[in-house]
Amino acid sequence: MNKAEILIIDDEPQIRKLLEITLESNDFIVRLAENAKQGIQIAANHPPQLILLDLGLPDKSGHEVLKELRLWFDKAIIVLSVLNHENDIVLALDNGANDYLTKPFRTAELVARIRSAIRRNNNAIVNSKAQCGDLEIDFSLRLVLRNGMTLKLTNTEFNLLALFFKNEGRVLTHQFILKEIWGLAYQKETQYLRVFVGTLRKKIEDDFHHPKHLITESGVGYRFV
Amino acid sequence: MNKAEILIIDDEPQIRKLLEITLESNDFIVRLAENAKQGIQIAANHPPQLILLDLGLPDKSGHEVLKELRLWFDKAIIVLSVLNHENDIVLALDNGANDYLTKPFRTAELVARIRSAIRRNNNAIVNSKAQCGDLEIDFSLRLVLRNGMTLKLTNTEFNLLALFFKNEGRVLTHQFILKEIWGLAYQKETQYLRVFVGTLRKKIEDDFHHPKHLITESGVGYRFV
DNA sequence: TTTACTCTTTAAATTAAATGGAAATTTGTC
DNA sequence: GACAAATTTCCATTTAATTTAAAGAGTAAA
Repeated sequence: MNKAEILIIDDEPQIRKLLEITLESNDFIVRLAENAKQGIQIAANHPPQLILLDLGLPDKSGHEVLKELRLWFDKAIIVLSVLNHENDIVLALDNGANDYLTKPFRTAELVARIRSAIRRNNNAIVNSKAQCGDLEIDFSLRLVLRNGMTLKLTNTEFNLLALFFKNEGRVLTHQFILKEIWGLAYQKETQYLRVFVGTLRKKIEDDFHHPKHLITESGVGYRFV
Repeated sequence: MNKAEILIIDDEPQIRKLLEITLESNDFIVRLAENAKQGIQIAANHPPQLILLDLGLPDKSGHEVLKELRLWFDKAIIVLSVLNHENDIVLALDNGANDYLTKPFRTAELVARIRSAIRRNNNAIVNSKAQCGDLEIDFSLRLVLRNGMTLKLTNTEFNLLALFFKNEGRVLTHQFILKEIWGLAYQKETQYLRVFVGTLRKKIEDDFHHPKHLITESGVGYRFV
């Protein structure tokens, strides 16, 4: 099982430190941002599995940040706040927050809520396998088999193939794939995608000039079948 | 939008009444159970969109009920409890609860959390399909079948056919179609449309000299039937 | 019925865009 | 520094969109 990445957006150094230590000791990889701008930037460049968002940021209202993130970020967002006003809670939840915790929070509860949110996001995928013709994938072991033989895939190649497996039969647009794998900031870099589709085909196709799995949908994107 | 159904499992009559009134006034359909046995039975017979589960039930521990439900029930479950012990919260969340609220709770917050949980559950990919004679279209897979066989359509061809499907039986003017597919600036380029209607007919009609699906409405536009 | 006219269909040629493949360069890690 | 991976550049090829041209079908007036 590879570790889930969590982005913490909070301006208080002590809280950041506390969260960092707590989460790392619970087997998460942590990224830190101390204001809205930095947070959004990191989220866009390295999409995490979950975002912990403080409502009281120095440069922008947390509610604004939440709305902005929700335009494209579809993984879990948990809001942390000293504000215990019902209005704030309702607003945050209606703006797409998965959960809302008031500070001070109990760390074990926070970790449980994080685990719960991440589990739900990866629902049906974690610990499960999928098959498609001569290809078999094990998401949790990060393993791909072809005719029973293990394939050696790089990190990005695996992420890309996993995304295709999760969306078997569906046409995925270039933009969508780039957003999911590389982050929002990379939506224009279609060439990255072409290169990786190329290397993937060499590994998973019988005849990579005439792919059976990774089909090009010219002008739109790719389809995995 | 049809109303979501919520099952309340709680042994206190006052709480049941309060929740019933609150939720019904927020446009939910409410079912009530006063113990574990009844709750599980109702959940099995009329699977609701969401379950509100009290931990302190007379006939069985709420944690047990939660585990039992989670064996097969994959919609949202929100736990309500007077217990504010971290252990209970962590246990419930790890057993698959989507959320945990301690009594007394604030009703607006509860409703917001319910909305949030239901919204997230319904996010599952919607497969919108349509059929018309020997033609079948799957908008989300971006797939067109003719007599069960996949058709190979270019991007513009697919967009055009999708537009016709969405307006089955209606006459679409040249201007309207051009505006939808190519954009406002192309309203005069009737010839583009004629060419693409031509290529589409070759792919979807039995006899493209005598089209059954894509009918010309001379001087006006086309109609899809 | 013929003729002129408009609208439509079809094929083919041209232009434009997307894609794939090779390889060089940069980055990150040990 | 050595290696693997990721990024970037370049160019040939493929595919799709647009444009042009010509033929066909229907309609109304002479």
